[in-house]
Amino acid sequence: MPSISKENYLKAIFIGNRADKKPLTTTEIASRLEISNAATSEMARKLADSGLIKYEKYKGLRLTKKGERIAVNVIRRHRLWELFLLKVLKLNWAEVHDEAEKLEHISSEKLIDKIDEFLNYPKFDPHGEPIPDKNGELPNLPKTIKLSETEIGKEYFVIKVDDSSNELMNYLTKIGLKLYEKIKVADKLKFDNSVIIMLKSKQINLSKKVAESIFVSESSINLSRN
Amino acid sequence: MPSISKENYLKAIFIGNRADKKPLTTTEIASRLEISNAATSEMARKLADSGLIKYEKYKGLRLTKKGERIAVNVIRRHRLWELFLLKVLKLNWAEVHDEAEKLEHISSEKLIDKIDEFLNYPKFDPHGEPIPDKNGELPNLPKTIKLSETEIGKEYFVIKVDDSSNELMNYLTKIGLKLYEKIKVADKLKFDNSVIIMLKSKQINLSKKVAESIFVSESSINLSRN
DNA sequence: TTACAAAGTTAAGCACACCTAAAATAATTA
DNA sequence: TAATTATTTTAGGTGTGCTTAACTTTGTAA
Ligand SMILES: [Mn+2]
Ligand SMILES: [Mn+2]
Ligand SMILES: [Mn+2]
Ligand SMILES: [Mn+2]
Repeated sequence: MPSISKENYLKAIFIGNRADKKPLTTTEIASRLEISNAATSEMARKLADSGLIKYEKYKGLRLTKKGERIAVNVIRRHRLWELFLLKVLKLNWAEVHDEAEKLEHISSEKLIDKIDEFLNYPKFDPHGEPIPDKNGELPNLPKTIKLSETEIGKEYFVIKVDDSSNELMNYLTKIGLKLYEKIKVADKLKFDNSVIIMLKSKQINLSKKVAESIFVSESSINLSRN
Repeated sequence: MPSISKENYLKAIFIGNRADKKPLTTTEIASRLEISNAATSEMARKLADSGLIKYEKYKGLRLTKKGERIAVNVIRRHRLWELFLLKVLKLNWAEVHDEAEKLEHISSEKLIDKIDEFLNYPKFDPHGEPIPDKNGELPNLPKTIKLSETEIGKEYFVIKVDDSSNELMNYLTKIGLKLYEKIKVADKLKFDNSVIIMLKSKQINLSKKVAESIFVSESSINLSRN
């Protein structure tokens, strides 16, 4: 069992994984974890020694199968906790991430499976991110586009939101925007690239930055595993 | 906020607190936490420096008001988690303690309050130990005696069990003995000091050691706060 | 009351995970 | 290609919490 710190590195590497499949740089990991480059280089060596990543000096790093299994498991624990905290214990949208960030490292497999069962094997976390199942399989991702790239006049379902800012989560909560809600794009302003949506007959103007953090789809999705 | 390690010391000091009110020795703490005497001496100095305990070399230590507040809070978190894991997530009697041992250190006040609310402000944990409320107040303890000290022929309610051994918890689960169950003392053998009880018309022989780990009362108790 | 044993503390050192500053390597620009 | 700049690694160091071994204090028994 890797330490809390090592689990965080593995998770960061998995999530930082790029579309182009190129290895990640130690610098990218360092900035994601908000620690020094030096610490990351050192840890890279250790993780490579224990076979959790492949790492060549100056050439970046990538997860091995073994490292990926652990990373995916940490992510499973994180996302299940997030959903559990929101749905069962009624913490709010902005609070669940930070709490899950700690819980993900200290929950036994058994406890996590119980939570999974309690929630009836959910496919997505409170931000719309996929939850790996017990075998590490991720559900199929719904095809989404950014709210900033939608067409005026059309209706969409909110499928995912960027979870990296508590402030954004609080704002979305305040205006009453939730996952799986239906919205209509009323207008888009060329002036500042903001998007005006209709949410339950309320009209809301969302800035470019906010609109780029909300992912929508024209069709709704199936939430539970078959 | 003290570190996980410091929280464990404070909790151990609180729980180890003796009836005679004499200060605890560093050796007692060390053995309870299964670490060396040396580590405990060193930590005693640090805890004293931050005003969490009073400590005089060679004279033992005791909690200050400030240290006690933290200790009681850790215990609150531990016991609420234990009950939550058992009642809501259906972990079993023998599993909850070890899991709570980790969760107690990383849960926010808010999360713990939500759990407290979810459980409807319970007074006792799954082993019959009192749960401190948000203000650190402990509920009144029911008066109990050891099962080994009961009278033959009388009926009792199981009020508390010693939670220090997973094996014992598993054994009690297997024979179907639960908290708040009514039992009748059928016989006590002088030969080995074992106690024979009737539990739901089943007759069970409990060794001296087991009988000394079970605490009973002649009257049942009120479980929820007022 | 002294000698010895037991209990408790200090000393020295280790693993972990981080830091800053210096050095090495790679990438870019002239 | 050489010089310059940017990226990445190594060197040296820190704080926490632990260890074993040596030493000090306290309690007990001769
Ligand atoms: Mn999250
Ligand atoms: Mn999430
Ligand atoms: Mn316990
Ligand atoms: Mn308990």
